[in-house]
Amino acid sequence: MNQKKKRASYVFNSLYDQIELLVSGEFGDANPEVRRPPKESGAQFAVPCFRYAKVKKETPVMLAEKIAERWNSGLKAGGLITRFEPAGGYINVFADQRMLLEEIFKDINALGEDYGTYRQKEETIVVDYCSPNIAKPLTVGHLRSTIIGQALINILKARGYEVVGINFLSDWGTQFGKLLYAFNQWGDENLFEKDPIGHLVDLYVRFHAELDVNPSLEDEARDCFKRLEQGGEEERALWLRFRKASLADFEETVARLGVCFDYNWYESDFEKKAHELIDRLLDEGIAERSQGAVIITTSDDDNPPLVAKKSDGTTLYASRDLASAIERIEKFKPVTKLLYVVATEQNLHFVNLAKALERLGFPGICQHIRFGMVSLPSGKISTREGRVVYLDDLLDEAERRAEEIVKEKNPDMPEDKRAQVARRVGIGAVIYADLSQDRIKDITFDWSKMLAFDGNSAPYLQYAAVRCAKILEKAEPEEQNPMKVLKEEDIPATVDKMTEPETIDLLLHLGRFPQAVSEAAQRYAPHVVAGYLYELATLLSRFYTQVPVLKASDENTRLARLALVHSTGLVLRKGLAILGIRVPVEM
RNA sequence: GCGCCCGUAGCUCAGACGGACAGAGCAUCGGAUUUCUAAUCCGACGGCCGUGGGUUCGAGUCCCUCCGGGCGCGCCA
Repeated sequence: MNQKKKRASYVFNSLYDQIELLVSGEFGDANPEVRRPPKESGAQFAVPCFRYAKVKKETPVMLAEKIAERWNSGLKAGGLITRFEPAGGYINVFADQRMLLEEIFKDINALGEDYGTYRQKEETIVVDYCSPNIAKPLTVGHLRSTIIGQALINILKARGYEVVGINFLSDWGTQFGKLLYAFNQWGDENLFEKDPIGHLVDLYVRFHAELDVNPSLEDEARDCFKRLEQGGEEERALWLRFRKASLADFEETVARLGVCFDYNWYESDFEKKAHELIDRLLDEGIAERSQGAVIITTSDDDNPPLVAKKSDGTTLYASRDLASAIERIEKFKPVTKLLYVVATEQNLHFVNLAKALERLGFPGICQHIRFGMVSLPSGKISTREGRVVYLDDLLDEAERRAEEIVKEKNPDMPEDKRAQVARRVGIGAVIYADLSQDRIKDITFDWSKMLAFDGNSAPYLQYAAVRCAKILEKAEPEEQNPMKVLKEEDIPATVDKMTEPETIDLLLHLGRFPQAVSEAAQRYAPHVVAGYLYELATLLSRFYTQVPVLKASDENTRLARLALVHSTGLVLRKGLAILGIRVPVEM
């Protein structure tokens, strides 16, 4: 039933472990360096000897030669490792290619759709992502948190963690007083009914415009929020309507990205808990009074502390976030990490949050997964100043441009099918444009960059996957799932038929998928998966142009290649799914 | 002023934990289609890795200086 149990470890992982064990045994190095050698070497892994040479007072070249010779003499016949070869201070490790290829095939064959995933760990990671303010639509600014967060969730799940995704909505604070005031002044029920969020944005913009000529509106807004805080029924009813409409709007938009939150949590629900927490921390001496406010010191030097309570006695975002962190730890235990996928501009907040949690007895649990800012060519995004690109508009444009291209490339495709293809290609392009680069980089929003359809882009990967599917579709019915036809004992004969370099390179790369997943999880870096998939698609394209599948010279070769194509399609689809990108049936 | 981040080819980016000649895409130029979808493939062009020092057998990668850009800096979220 659970096929994962059948195999202990992926072949590249066990090869790596074998080498690591050998090196640590030889040099007593607890964390030995095992790396990927240059392609031309033909080796699978390499061990640099330089640092050991220094300790042993030998030249690296001599040491590598000596160790390689010793290791070679200790090799048993029939093992995965066939020889060690000294090369300028490195020891290159060669594996039995046949055996390696067979093992990769066996791994894929045994796990199918689960290939690349790992067994369940007893650890939970909580991921905070998207987390917008209510009463404003999602902009391209929220795009990054949402898709990076979702990709990380998928990656960590694949790596075996229990993962909980939380959308933490900001629905509390003085800004909502502004909105309450504005709605009472200028609100229009009909307009709100028709387009709730659009109307709220208009009111928000109008409030700030009026504020310029009438500064006393600030006080009006504060009063409105005070009444909300004190449980004023009218205010509360209106605020709940804003919130409900906002959530509906958000969920509709993120659904287009294939995102669905495990939980929607509201900041306002932590107002009371924050008060209780602060009282406790005051008792314990972790929090202290300062200039009328309550603070938690988070640094030895003069970095600002975490302000937990204002001098008027009310809580702030920081303390509500802290209370929510405690709640996450208790509700989902055993929690090993709280990840916050939030832009780098909030760095200070998370430094403080992490330090506060450390003082509360949770060192290292809070990790800010920060990413660079998105700005527009005209400057920083600002809803108030109308300098904004809404996420829905971006996705609409993505689909529109994709549809144009489908029409051009594939004019005979019926319209309903074309729309589906355009959706997947357009949205995929947007997601991939972001996830294919390191999160930390700032992005200046650019339509043509976001919506690249060739080169290193989602459509390139999708196209590769579609080609795989199409070949299989044209095969005989009994060949369509070659892995089903293929018994474990047939695998050696199948691998026998894989002789071209394009074929071997492709299969070898398939074997590295589990490592890509693992590295991406360890580094919280979706772009590692993206980079892996791009290379895979490149290898597939090369194979595709060089090696005929359906017209292979003999039946066994044909079946072997079909199995390879099937496996490649599987991994492409799986990897893209991890990034949150779907593959269309045709393109 | 203090703190955090970024700076690699004309443009957009990979090169995590120091290691074998710095790799892609786009753009430009040239080639490939009687063959499973050319949204493809092959080739060419293109780099004092911002600057100057330091550590090291070895630095795009680590430390310091400076330059350029972004962000933040007690009672906003």
